[in-house]
Amino acid sequence: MAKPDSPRTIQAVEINLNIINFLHEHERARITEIANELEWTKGTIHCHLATLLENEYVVRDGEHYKLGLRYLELGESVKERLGVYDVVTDELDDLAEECDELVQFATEEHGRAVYLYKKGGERAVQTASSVGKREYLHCISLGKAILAYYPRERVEEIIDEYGLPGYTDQTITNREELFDQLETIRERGYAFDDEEKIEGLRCVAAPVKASKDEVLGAVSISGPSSRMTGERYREELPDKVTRSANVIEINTKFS
Amino acid sequence: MAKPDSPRTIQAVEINLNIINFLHEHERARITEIANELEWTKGTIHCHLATLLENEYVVRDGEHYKLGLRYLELGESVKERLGVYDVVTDELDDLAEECDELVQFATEEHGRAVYLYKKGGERAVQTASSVGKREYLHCISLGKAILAYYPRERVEEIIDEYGLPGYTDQTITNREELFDQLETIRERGYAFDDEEKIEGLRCVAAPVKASKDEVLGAVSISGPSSRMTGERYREELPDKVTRSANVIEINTKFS
DNA sequence: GTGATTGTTTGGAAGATGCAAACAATTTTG
DNA sequence: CAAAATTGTTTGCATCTTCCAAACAATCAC
Repeated sequence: MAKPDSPRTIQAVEINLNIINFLHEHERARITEIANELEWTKGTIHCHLATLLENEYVVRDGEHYKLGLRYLELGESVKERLGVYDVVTDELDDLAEECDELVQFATEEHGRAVYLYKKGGERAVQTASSVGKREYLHCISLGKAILAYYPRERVEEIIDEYGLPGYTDQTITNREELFDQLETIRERGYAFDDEEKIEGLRCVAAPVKASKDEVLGAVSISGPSSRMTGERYREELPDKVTRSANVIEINTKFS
Repeated sequence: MAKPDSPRTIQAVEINLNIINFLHEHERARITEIANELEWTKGTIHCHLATLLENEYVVRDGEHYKLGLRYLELGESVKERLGVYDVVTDELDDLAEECDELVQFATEEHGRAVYLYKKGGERAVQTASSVGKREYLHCISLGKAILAYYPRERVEEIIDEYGLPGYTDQTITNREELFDQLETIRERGYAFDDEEKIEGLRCVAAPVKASKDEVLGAVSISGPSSRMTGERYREELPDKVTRSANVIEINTKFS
């Protein structure tokens, strides 16, 4: 009757992950608050939190619950596993100072870009994005720089999953147009974002590669369109961002 | 018949947390490996991993599974919630350079010390401890500095839970002796560790307080007993560590 | 090519889990 | 200050999950 839903998914775990996510978004929360929002009974949430407490994944603070330091530990573990984190932060700090614009590093996971680090120069634009923020790949320079080095089938898969939602009238919403541009990016070595996600914001990004066609992530520079013009936008910054990407590549190989 | 185990705990969630913990310890693992180690069937582990994948808490890498970047996001969230992280790292970097010894910051959670940051000077001792590492409170300077400002009942609770395990013949294993020393620490403002956890290692620690009797954590300096002697051990370093703790206190209040 | 691994998918039985309701303990309200 | 409305906690219970065992396809070992 119902579609044979394999892979089967476990309800109790999903409830629990939702609680974790709720605590992530709210910093601290009480039982009824969570129960109301997630639409499970108080008793249920109570048991779930008791389990998390027992295993020390969560902390009580009077009547409130908060995420525990174990997540700090797990985060650190993921950071180490990435193997590029320290190299990236060092290099991006330099790049940010040199350009005096917002510079960022992101990698792909589950078909979207995940920001890992950002650093703003003094007059840099402020964006909401920070560590862990997720974004579609097709509409940002970081994403296009990464996609350019993925096999076509993988890119198709990702488009099939998320589509090509438009944000401004510059966003690429056409499949073939995207593939054309990815080809150009691959030849040229870096990607532009000309107000494709946010009006008035231009970016350049270059991929960080582990080998001929394995991409670790990408570095980008973002700034207001008013400052991102002419030779600076078309040559100077692409050059800088590419060089930074290369520095990261090299330092990653030797560590 | 069985003891009325409330708070009731949810098995499916515990299995899941064990999987997460396994991936934390092993970086990457395949299904059967996890199933054998945790003693559940392949099918069960499969379903659990499918749920984690679906919710993007875990990543597939061919036949292997790894923790996802979401844990980086959660870790960052916990860091921000702490509110002292950046202040601590800045100050400890300075302190490490000034002393040329290992300096650390830890806080208490679930009755144990959790290390949040460490920085080694050039000739500093190398210890296994790093971010997220847990340690009993009674046998390290950081722990005693924290306990000294806890109400007696809370300290009793913690001892009841973990006991006072001995590591060297200097470890405090007697309840009253511990309370005596905590009193001294409270009067003096800092705590020593004279080879109480590790032979040949001496430490000094000072608490970082949020208010009169709320402790945020503690800062410590550790070094080989050969270098930690006389006036340096008894005055110079206690002075430095106390000053650093104060700097953190003040900077925390104004941010 | 055969045997032994994988990971995946089933059906089904047992038992865990989520609900509803009552609990005590606060807090809010009139 | 009492009444009313919250809170978190605990219980018994019905039912729906969940975990197991077994069979499956797909690799891998040799």
